[in-house]
Amino acid sequence: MIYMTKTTVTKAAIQKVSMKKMGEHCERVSELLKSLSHPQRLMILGHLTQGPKTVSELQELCSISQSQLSQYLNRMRLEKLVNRTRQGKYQVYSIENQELVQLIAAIQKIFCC
Amino acid sequence: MIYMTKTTVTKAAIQKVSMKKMGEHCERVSELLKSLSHPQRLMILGHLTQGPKTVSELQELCSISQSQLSQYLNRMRLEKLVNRTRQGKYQVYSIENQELVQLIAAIQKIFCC
DNA sequence: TATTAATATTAATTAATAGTAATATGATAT
DNA sequence: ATATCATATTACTATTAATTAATATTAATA
Repeated sequence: MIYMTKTTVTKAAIQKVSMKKMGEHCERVSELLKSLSHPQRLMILGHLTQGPKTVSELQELCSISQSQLSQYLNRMRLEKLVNRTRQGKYQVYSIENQELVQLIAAIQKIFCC
Repeated sequence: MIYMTKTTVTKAAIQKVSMKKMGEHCERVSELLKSLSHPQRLMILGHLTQGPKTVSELQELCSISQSQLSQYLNRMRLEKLVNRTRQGKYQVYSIENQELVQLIAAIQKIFCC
């Protein structure tokens, strides 16, 4: 803002530090957020924070078409948001990324109360 | 997952509740996240959490073209993420939405340490 | 080994977003 | 009243994302 008092100067100093870090990270973070910025992908990840799920379990939970689900999962796998292991004829997806788990927990806390 | 033990059954019950709420909100939340899923918009909002800013201040802080900045701000204003008040020849933008402030704080905490 | 269930891939269409440049508006100062 | 600064709007192009349908793959089973 335009008018600066002593307190805002102090605040500005604090802010500068945290926003510098923000600047460093916002490319990567915004990339990650892009994956969460879709209702069904957010839903998928939400369910995965509760534990590993097979594709067909997710399909039931999220009521989403097989093709789309597979495409979303593949996308998020390439982005390292989820990982996949085969278990017989099932593919089991889970969340590996701890930051992501924290983020989704924070989102639930803020928006789902 | 496929194999259910007593503990996972209990977990599933807990999870069902929070995921139900997630389901209710994920449309709205993902919509909001869409605005954050862009490096410069994230940056803009980050700066605005530190206090109100004029357009030209944001322009300096985010090194972004006037036109694009104005377009982003307008978009986020329509989405009620920021609000605008005129102060003489300046337009001052700020964050009204408390959820958004919390979310950005959480993001900083998780990703910018 | 042929069939089926589970999942992945491809292709094609449509919709949304990003980015840029040019022009317009609105307030202030001359 | 006009020139200038701050901001907004419009129009356009390029890029990316979402959606759907059809087909392919892989593992299990009859």
